Amino acid sequence: MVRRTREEAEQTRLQLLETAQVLFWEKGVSRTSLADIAQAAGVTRGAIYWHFANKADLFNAMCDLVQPEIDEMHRRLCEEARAAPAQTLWRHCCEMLYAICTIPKLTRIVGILHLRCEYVGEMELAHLANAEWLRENHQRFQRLFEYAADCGELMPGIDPYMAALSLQGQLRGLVEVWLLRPEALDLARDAERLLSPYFSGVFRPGSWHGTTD
Amino acid sequence: MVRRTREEAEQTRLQLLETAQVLFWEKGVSRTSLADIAQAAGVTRGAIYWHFANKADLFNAMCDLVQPEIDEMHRRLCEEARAAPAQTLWRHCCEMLYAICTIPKLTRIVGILHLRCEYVGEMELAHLANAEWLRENHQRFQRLFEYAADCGELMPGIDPYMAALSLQGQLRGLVEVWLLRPEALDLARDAERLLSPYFSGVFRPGSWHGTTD
DNA sequence: TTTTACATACGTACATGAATGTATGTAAAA
DNA sequence: TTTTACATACATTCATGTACGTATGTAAAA
Repeated sequence: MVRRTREEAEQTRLQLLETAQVLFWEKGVSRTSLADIAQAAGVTRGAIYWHFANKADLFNAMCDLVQPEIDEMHRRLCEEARAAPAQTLWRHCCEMLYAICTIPKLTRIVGILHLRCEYVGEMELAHLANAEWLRENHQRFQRLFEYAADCGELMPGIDPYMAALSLQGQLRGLVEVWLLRPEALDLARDAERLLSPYFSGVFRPGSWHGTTD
Repeated sequence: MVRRTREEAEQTRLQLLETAQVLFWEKGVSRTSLADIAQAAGVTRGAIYWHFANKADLFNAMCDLVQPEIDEMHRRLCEEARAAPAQTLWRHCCEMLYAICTIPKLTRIVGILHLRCEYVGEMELAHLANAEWLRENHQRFQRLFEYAADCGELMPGIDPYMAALSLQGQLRGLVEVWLLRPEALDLARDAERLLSPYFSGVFRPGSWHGTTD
């Protein structure tokens, strides 16, 4: 069954990305063949090679699917941080963890990036993109910490550069622990309790948490 | 050149594990063929199939290489924790990060487990082993936190179970950020500064840090 | 002490299958 | 009529597993 119109072709493309996402997560990237994806999507490999140059290209396009959502979250973060940086960052991190474990598309792609692909060879591009994304994210966090320091919300002796790296580590690590042992923690419900040690170590009491303490 | 004696055969086995370690890190697990490993080790695939059942078996044997060192560190941790749990845990975490980024064998294997393998299919066994190791590690951490609470070293409102998960996340995450962006941080030198936010959020001032504050 | 009977520790060769890329065919859309 | 959006078919390249060969070690029998 050949899709004819441009809209139908776009449908096919999205269907391929969707299918690849599921199969990559279930079987791993290198163990999922283009034939697997084509069959599961109800087309042949010809369709894949029409829309994408090769497997790596398909993989990268799949990763780009979540870029808009992530960017939107960061845009909101930077915008709202003016008022109360610590509290905004706190809410942002909680929402981030919540989103990752409740939006299936996000869960799968984050899961693939953490546990289902090897950052090497033809995936080098994805690796560089990931590192670059980490770098930008770190810069945003660092600026937020600097701004929080100006507001007097930061604990004494905290270095914004290092604190931003720690926060990245805390977030990535929690996601990974959850992916490896989902039975051990409910990331959606426990996000606050899992993040609070770090936050109470970095921000002054009362500056980041909603409740009075 | 055929190794004849038992000692020479053991040499071959170790050489294969060593070579696999390097190639898995450089090229990724699934993109490294047994022929690659054999050639780099100066033998043929016949030698590999003599010593190991298949690639997954070789992979697991390679992971087991670092098990003794890790176990020894944990044994020391539990032993020394009697005196001062918070301070012992602090030193242990710092040493852990230091070891991971300074002992090449450890760096490679941890790097492989984080960025160079897909936990799926025939690697399922490695995945389960990893999850099980995480579980045991979490139990040890949790008990340490409970003991610290008895000693009055824990901050009020900290739940040992959740705090142990957070710490696992913090450690794993820092290692991963370092692996992804080694140029951004010197894990060996900055371990203390990267871990201190978490520790000062969990333990009472003065209970974990060597210096008086 | 020599010989015998195996076991070790690989090397070699082949059979098989899986995955990729590409060239070509084709029907409908524009 | 040309281009689009695929399907089909083919060539080729690995990677794996296994069967088999073979030289050496080794322990016991003779």
